[in-house]
Amino acid sequence: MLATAFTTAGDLGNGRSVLDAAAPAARDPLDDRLARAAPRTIEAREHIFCEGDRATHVYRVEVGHLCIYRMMSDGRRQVVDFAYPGDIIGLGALGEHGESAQAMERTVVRGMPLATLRELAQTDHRLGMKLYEALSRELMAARELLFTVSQRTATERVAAFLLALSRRAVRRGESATEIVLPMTRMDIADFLGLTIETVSRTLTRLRTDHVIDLEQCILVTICNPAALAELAQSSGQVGRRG
Amino acid sequence: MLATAFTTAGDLGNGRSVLDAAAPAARDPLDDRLARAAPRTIEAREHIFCEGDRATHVYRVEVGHLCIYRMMSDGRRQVVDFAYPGDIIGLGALGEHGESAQAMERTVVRGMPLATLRELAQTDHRLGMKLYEALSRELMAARELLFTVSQRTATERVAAFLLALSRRAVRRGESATEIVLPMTRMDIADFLGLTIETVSRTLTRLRTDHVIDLEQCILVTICNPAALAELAQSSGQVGRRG
DNA sequence: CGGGCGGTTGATGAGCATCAACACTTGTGG
DNA sequence: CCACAAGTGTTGATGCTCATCAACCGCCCG
Repeated sequence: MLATAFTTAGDLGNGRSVLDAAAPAARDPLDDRLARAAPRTIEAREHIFCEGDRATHVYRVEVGHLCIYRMMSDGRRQVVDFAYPGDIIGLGALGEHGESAQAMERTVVRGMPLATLRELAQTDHRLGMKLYEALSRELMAARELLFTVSQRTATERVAAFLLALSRRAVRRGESATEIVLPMTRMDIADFLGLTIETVSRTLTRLRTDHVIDLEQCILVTICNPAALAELAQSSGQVGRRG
Repeated sequence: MLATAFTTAGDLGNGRSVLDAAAPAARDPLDDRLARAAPRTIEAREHIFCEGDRATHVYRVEVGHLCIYRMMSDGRRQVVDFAYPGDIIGLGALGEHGESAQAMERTVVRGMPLATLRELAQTDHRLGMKLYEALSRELMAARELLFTVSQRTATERVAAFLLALSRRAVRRGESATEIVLPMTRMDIADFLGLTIETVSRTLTRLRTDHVIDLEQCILVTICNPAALAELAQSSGQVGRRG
């Protein structure tokens, strides 16, 4: 098993963070239902649901990007995932949502009531299994992120993040080296457990080292994928734990 | 929703990390089956399963304690959970296990084949739902731990850890203030994303501040629960993020 | 034009990892 | 039964990483 690591970007290593659009095209009752559901548009910075809200629907992202996060009473924030088109969010909520889902830009989703989902799952065992597997993947992704945040240095985290985004882009049929960041530095920082300054500095250093190229703060070009992968793994440090 | 935090010890805040023994006593087909399964004894430091092993069973802990963890190629380790008697481990594995389960002392478990579990889940919808909920709680717990490791200081982490252990003890009908640590400093460190020295020093400071008492490195007495809870929350630091 | 937001860069220092030495416990073999 | 070795925990000295505080730039939008 590879140790790479993120839910958002290719879910670091293995499992996907959420049911992914790139899944096999077998007729899926969930997809069928969602395709018939009315689309709902969310403006930038608006929330689909918030931590503590009663969970009523699951949603599939059609257009745009979402940021899934938790807040602490004193304002500290932990981003747990970024949702891309095709991703399904709101799974795993028991009664109420454990995190908030905010649109990073104008975003379109389709929703399905939980009651309908439960009904479908009871008549179709394969769907029940799919939901279970989706949740398992989210759990794997969460632990992968835990690992990254807990054990890796700032450089390792940022490198792993970019690689994860790259992998995710490939799965979506996009370029592996030209990556558009839909999220702000603040979002990245709160995802990786760093500050915006550290994220910014780390990206700058990667640029001066010719590992990546940066344009308009939003477009990252991976110039040296091998070096980036190397940095993501151990960044040269050894330490007693190695 | 409270922000407290751990899977192991009371799963910081809300969900339990695994199906918990203290669950309502309604006739449970899973419990029934497991009760009839043959017990298996695991010696200290032995593994029930390892990262990458093909997943064949789920297990319920009968006696003893387990440490659930992941390793990185360079030796860095992340403990994701501690399993206590009554806890069920091995859920959520897709094909192969994503983490290793090691006995911290002589431990007894009962296992059930995944095939049997799947069968039961298909005939009994309530069991399928239970498994789904158990996984949801594990996901919540994983994110809670992520939050703790990512955003909190060393003191906050250790304090939250002790509180979680205390909560877990209460659920098990044991003392809330006299806590026996079944794990080593190394396990705690790898759980909280710290070093053993930092864990040791933090515990020592808590003792000199008369928040806890320490005997034989293994028995923690919480002298001042309120102070401990205070420390777990924000430890007085403000910072720009507050 | 001016204010606000997001991003970058610099200076400084705190928190924690690292390295090192020592105390204590446990188990093993003479 | 004791000595010794290995494992676990504690404490101290030092330095690095990254957070913090601060200033500045560019952009968007009213």
